[in-house]
Amino acid sequence: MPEGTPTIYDIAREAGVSIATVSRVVRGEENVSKKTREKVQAVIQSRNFMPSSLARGMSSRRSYTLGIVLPRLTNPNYAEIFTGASEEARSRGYHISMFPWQSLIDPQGNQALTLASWRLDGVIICVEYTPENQGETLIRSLEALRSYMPVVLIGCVPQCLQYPAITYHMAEIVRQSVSYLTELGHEKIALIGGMEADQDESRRDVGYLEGLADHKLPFISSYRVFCRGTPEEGEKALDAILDGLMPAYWPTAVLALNDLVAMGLYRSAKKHGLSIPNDLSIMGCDNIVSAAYLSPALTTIDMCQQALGKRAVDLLLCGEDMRQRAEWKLVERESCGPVPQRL
Amino acid sequence: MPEGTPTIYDIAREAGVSIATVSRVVRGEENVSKKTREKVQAVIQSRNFMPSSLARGMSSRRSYTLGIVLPRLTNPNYAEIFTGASEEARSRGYHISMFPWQSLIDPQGNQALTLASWRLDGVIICVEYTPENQGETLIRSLEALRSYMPVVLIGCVPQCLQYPAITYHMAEIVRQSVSYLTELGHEKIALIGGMEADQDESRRDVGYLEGLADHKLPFISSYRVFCRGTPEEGEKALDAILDGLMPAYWPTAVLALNDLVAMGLYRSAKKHGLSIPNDLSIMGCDNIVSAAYLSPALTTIDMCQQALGKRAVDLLLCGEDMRQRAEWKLVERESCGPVPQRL
DNA sequence: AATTTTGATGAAAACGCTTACAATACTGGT
DNA sequence: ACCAGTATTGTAAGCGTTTTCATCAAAATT
Repeated sequence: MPEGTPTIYDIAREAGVSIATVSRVVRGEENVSKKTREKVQAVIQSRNFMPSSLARGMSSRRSYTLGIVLPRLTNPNYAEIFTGASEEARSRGYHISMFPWQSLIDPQGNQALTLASWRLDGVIICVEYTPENQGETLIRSLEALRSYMPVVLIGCVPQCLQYPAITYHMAEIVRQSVSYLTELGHEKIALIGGMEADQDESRRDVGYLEGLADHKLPFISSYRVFCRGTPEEGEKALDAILDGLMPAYWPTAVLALNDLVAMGLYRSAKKHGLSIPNDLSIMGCDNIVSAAYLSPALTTIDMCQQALGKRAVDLLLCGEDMRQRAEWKLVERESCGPVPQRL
Repeated sequence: MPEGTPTIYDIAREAGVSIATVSRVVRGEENVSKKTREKVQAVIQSRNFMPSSLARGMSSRRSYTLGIVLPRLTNPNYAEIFTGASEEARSRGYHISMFPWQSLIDPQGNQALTLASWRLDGVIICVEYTPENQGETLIRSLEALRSYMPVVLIGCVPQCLQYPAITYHMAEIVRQSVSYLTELGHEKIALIGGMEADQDESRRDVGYLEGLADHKLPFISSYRVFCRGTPEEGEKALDAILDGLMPAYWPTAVLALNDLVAMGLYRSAKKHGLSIPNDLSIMGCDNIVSAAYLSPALTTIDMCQQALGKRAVDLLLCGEDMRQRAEWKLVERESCGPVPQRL
């Protein structure tokens, strides 16, 4: 079927001009006479001609296309980043296309630079540390990729890499979250964190410890656990904390890795007969759409993902080698309340 | 920066062979002596050589890349489709990349076939009818696109187009949903539907009417409304129904367009003092991850989106011109219950 | 009217691969 | 040692654009 695709030659012949002229018309160059332009445009319309980006990219070495790679789409908040990036790109005349994580690193842990082969004008990579993709492989892939196109990183940026990036200041976020909870009277605060790179500022556990210290609260190791960012894992994680402790020692507030995990916590809490926020306060992170519709509505950190996507495109296109911080704000809803008065 | 990107010539020179040989090694052809192969591979490794997909695509007219275009990513269920498609593609040696809806139709309603310019090996298009993209423009875009690459449609397929497709049998789904609710004793069932193409089988309202008829229930026009697929719109839609009717005439069950809308219904119900499912039963559609974590957990239709994504790739690659039906199943949770006994 | 300037067009060489097809280097059988 | 047959390698012609440079006609200047 893709046989009849017309080329610039077909158009040129049919319009009785040279291919150079067709090329000029297609790219909207000025120096073509009105008459010729109209003639050519007519033929283009009638043949539904669409110049090949491949050929264009080859000869001009620009594709006006960016790439974005996201770890998983099962977390709706990556979708937000994509949406933001996509809008910004479009408004600047660029096209953006999303590549799965495997185009960077395949499931066997090899670098699989499908991405590099496309010779894009740049790529945004949203890095999430998981046990599988830490360290070596990731770093090698990124370095190799970078020799092919400009790269902007979002999220957790490995210490040793000096890339333009927009980073999450997770330590600070968690620290302030702890503050927020202590103001509500909580002293037994648990943290369900993730794997968070080697960079202090992107580590929740670092901020957690700081937060506790700020308020002279002891660090209780069974209050800090790590898990993956899914509801199931969240549920298990809280189960583990609660089942391992006498009720008297149960935390009164939990900081979750993200909203998905928070949803899992809701279920675990229910199972253990805890009402939110009366017996247990829960705080999420990301502010995904559903967060507002849980009951009780989830108090969480809005990570402004759309804005983040936009800024990433911006950074990529301006070409400066900067590291910026992502914005965020706490959104208070109903899942955090005053510490329960146990009698 | 993207200056130093090595070409096949660089590799050839450095390895002391011809470019044809390098090409053979890169593509893993058999007929290269072991010695040569190793020599070339070493150079490829050391230079981090990644052949240009552009050049490759041009000369071979295959890219081993598929496209997928989804209307919006704000509905997590599209993410599921992508995930499924992505996995299936990979297992068949293809790469898949996602394009935003604007690469098909731009916001001004013009066809913007960025997609066509990439000369992909095929593309999956997930069609959602909205007031903006109905009819003409969409159809013209699809037709034009199809002359460039094979197309498989998912979702609501315009009547007049004979494309290979996997369609939702919405009419049947809604009809059976009505049955399910009548078995619980409901007689006042509302439908919050969407814009659903011109095809009977993809129209919820058609199935709704059939369902009512099956059970000899009257059609009450204020019970049927249309809305867009967001929580906000859902909330408004139910508000409108409830506010427009005396409580005695309020529906006892509502069928929602999708789970996002259902979440909006929860909020509206709460606002009107209705408890779910005691006063009002709610049924969603899609079975997004969050659905299971609402309280009460949402009874919904699992649209098996991952499987759908896989099947779409399958259909695209097998090249047959078939129309299939998407699978689905009702998942019972807590949001639907027996009809309230009003005294 | 002759000359210069300007504007519109065309010819041809890249761009980095694949892929016939041709050429060469081996192999084993005599 | 010779030849056919086979395995390996190289040559060169595309693929569909952009872009530089040259050409040519028309308009502007003298």
